[in-house]
Amino acid sequence: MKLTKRQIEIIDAALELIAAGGIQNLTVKHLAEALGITEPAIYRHFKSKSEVVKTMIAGFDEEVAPSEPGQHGFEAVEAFIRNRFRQVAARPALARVLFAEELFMGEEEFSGQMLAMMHRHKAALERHFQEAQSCGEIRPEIQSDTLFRLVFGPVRLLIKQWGMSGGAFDLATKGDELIAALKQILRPDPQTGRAK
Amino acid sequence: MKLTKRQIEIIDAALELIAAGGIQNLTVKHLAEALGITEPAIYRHFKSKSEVVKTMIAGFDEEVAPSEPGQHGFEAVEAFIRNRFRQVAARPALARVLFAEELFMGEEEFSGQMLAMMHRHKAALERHFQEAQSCGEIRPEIQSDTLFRLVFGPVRLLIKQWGMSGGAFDLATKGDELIAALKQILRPDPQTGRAK
Amino acid sequence: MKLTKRQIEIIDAALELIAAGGIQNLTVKHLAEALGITEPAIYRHFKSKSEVVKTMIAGFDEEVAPSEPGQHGFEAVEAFIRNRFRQVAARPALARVLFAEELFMGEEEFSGQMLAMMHRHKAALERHFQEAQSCGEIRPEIQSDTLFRLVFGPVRLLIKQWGMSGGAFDLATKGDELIAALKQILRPDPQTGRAK
Amino acid sequence: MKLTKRQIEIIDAALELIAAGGIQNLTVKHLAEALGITEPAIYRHFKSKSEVVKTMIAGFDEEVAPSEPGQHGFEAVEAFIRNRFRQVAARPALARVLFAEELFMGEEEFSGQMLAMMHRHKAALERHFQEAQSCGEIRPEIQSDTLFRLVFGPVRLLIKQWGMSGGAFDLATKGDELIAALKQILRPDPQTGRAK
DNA sequence: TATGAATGAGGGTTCATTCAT
DNA sequence: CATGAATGAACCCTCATTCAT
Repeated sequence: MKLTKRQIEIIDAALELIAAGGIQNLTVKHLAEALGITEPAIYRHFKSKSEVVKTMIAGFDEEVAPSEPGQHGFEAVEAFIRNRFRQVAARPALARVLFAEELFMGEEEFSGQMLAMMHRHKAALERHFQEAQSCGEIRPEIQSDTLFRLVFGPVRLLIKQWGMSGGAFDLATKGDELIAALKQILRPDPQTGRAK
Repeated sequence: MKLTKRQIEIIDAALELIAAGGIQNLTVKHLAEALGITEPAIYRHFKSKSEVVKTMIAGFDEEVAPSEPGQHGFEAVEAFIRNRFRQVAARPALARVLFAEELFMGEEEFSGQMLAMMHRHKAALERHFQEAQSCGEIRPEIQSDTLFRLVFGPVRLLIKQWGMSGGAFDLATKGDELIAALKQILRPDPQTGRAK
Repeated sequence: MKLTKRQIEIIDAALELIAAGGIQNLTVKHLAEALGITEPAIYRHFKSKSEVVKTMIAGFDEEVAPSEPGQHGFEAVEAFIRNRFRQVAARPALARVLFAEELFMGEEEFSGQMLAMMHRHKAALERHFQEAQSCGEIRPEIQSDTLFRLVFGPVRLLIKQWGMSGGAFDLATKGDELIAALKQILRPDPQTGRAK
Repeated sequence: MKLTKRQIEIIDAALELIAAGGIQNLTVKHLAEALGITEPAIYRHFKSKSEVVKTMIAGFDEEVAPSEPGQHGFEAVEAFIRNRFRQVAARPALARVLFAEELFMGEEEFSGQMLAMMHRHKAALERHFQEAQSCGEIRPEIQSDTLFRLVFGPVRLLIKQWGMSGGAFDLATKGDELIAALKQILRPDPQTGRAK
């Protein structure tokens, strides 16, 4: 989906508006004001406000390939997580929207899109979790879905906290800390992993 | 804060409406329709729509004492988590609202209330985490805030998934599973692990 | 028209409310609040809000006999004016309502009542003006209606200014001053009055 | 303050509505109906209903320069008064609103604006009164504020009566009569009057 | 004599969207 | 590609009033 310059400006402004005041704050009027144009002008670039939101949500994915070729196991998971950190660090407003599925509960279409995104990532990553469990990087006794929650629950929460605090702490540092902790606690117990 | 029967009915309906369609869906009209009364009637019971939301948010706390007396360490944390599971299981709509701070971003007052709640719990629980670390229940090398994320990130995500899936799986089962996993992975490495 | 104690309280409160914020401010709710009772309670004492206003307007007259027996000419006019000064000084809120026919423009009934009051006074007083002109107290060449305006225009304006200023000056003093000035300027010119 | 054609239409309609039924009658709905458009359309031209009223009040001043250059003493006062007569004769609705400060008592902002207007005129005119007193046109013994009331009390009352009567008499004629009477009664007593 | 709960009508205002220019 | 003017629907809220208690 190729977007015009103006379209990109619009969805950028839309993200910023939502980040600042929730979807309630995303109105065509605010959008137009943010861009310094009039409201009808928006409709030159998007058929409707819904289209703006849908395009915006679709863009959330674009920069994070859920699995880059050549990476496997926890390394691939870690790459994905770091990608997310980089993505939101580069665009702080994202931190307040990216994992806020609730924001889009109003319209079936949006929430479906968000859910689909989450499921897609989950599926892609669970493959890597299995690899990691097979090759002894991660404790094998943890169930797939629980494992996903154990890893991405904290990642989501960290990003959310960073967003809500207005970037009050250094995301990279705390992100490294989190990844290190995850790596450590998920590693199989030494003796049980071998002696057994 | 003592609430009348009608007031309780109203905030119950409000929660249900938000759970069903986001705050966009919480309108005085819908509220009135849900109760089978007219819009102005709402104002006999709450000064404004804002007051309804604020009262509702305040109620999120009421049923979960963040630290029951006599409990310490991980036991206390576990109790709190199980309380949350019970709370949302008893009122599924809560699962879609309880951790959705973004829903209330629109109004400073609400988001402040939500944030304050989160901070209050965090503070109360970090004490128990420290106890747990001191007495060898939890690996001592993990930093306080990271530890909080490692535990409550997954809890939040589980509840959110349960809510968004419309209760498609058994929360109690998956909750037990999660708590067991947490307990295990956070436990310090046995001595032999260190001796290598 | 005999009024109960409660009824008097109500029309007193009504006057005060109008004086404070115009008729827009006279609502059944405010009325009830001012009296420390609930809204429906008002309806025990008056059939409707209109009835309250009508009764209030009717009361404007009560204390000022437009012509006391035994008084004639300018003396009678002066007595009437002084009565008005006394009346509003005793009840400052009156000053902001008494001559504000416009306040009641909304309902034919009210404005009619106000107009009737004004006409009644005008008729009664014009008799005294004629007496005063006949007996040489007032220049005879001024037309009846103009004379009325020359005298009561300033009186109204003084009372209005006093009311709007929140009683910032002494009404009695300025009232005396005005009456003295009126008496003087309306007196026939000495030489023309005699020499001719 | 430059107004668009539509804005002028709106404040014209607003004046007419108030004149017909008090501020109670000035609703956005009535305004829209008067212009044959829908309510939201009003908001393209004024930010709020308040803005309409404020603009309208501001316009009361525009056509009456409280002191035209080159005029002095009573001549200047007379010019101002005749200007007022002309103004309301050209726009009868004005007669019911112009001096009805009470109409706007509801909102501090409006009543402040009206009061400021009155004070401005008063200040400008008192200078001319002093000139008139200095050069022997007006009795010098009358105090400044009383003099203002003696002149503008009748002027206001005349205009109000004309407005309330629906233009039942000829304002110009009665206005001339009033001005003539004022000129005469305010003229100092001839010398012979003092020699007595 | 008063209240608590409710109502129909209407208040001002904002929404996404359209259309002629 | 953009605007000015407008609209129908919906927003939150207040009004005077009623009625069962």
